[in-house]
Amino acid sequence: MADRRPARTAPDTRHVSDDALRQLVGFNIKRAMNVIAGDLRTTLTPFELRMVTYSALTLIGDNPSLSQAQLAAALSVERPNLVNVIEELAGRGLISRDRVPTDRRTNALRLTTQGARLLAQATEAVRAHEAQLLDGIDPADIATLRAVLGRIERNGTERI
Amino acid sequence: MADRRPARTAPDTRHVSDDALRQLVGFNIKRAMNVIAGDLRTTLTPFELRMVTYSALTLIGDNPSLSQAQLAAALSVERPNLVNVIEELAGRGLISRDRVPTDRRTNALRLTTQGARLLAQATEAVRAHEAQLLDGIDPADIATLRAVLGRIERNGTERI
DNA sequence: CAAAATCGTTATGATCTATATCTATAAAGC
DNA sequence: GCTTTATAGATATAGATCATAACGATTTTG
Repeated sequence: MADRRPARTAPDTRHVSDDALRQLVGFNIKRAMNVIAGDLRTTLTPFELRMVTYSALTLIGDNPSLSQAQLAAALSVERPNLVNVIEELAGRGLISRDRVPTDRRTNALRLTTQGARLLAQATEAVRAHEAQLLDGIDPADIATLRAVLGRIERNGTERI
Repeated sequence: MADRRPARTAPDTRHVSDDALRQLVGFNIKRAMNVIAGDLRTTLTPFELRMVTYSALTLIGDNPSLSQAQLAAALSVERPNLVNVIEELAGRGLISRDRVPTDRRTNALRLTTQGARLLAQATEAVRAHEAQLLDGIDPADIATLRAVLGRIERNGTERI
């Protein structure tokens, strides 16, 4: 009945319970998000893209000629923080940034041919990695996941 | 058939499609997480707690006498970054931090009476806010959400 | 034409995150 | 035992993220 210590100078491997935190749905979402973000980071590294730059490319591709203000809003990023992102993408020749004649305050963002190609390659890799993360999960459950997440998002944003 | 511009100097309200990003489950999780994190932030503000400090208190309450290294691992935080958190909580008298006689390298973290009381109050508020975010969602779907998130987490961590 | 608002931008600070390194302690290997 | 190796907590530091104020240029409002 002696206390059987782990011995060794090895790391403290005693089990730590996170049951209380796990009761909160938000905590589970955060943990899953950490995993996904980490995986996404490694997936995008070969393309020299980050989550923001990839998301920006995707939104620009889906909404040609949108402005930085629109993109910032869609990305949930403050406009000043988007400037460097745009600068980086434009500097790499992945997007074009043209002053709009009808409103010379705004920039019209568009994918270049090179940007569209890189986006397509990155998207393929991202989808493949996400498929691995979702491996073994019933598609119906994923549909439920989407629905529930959407509802949480609406509950939190509309109710302000 | 004229182009009906928003006119005004008002913000660009043209609809921006994020359909492509929405196809990725990870993007939906991130958006829901943003909402939850924002709500949690306002919920914890009255208690002068952040997500880390709240999580730390919860884990310490659930695992009395755990070490900082254990806590850091459970929180997915680097040990150096936990030091200030512990310092803050100890400075406010919410936790005690005692050198362990059997291993004088490690600290045993425990909630003080005051810390336990604050944690209980904060937890009540957090649960109430989370219930609002989950309002109108079928409990069975929430169970599915938990299961799917857990699977994603395991798929991402075990497969390394 | 004057006033107000928006766009992109710059500057700046606060916060978060990761890494290298130090000490003191403890265990492992010979 | 004594040396080597490893861990715990802490310090310092750099990088990345994120939020806010303010400016010039431009456009719309009144």
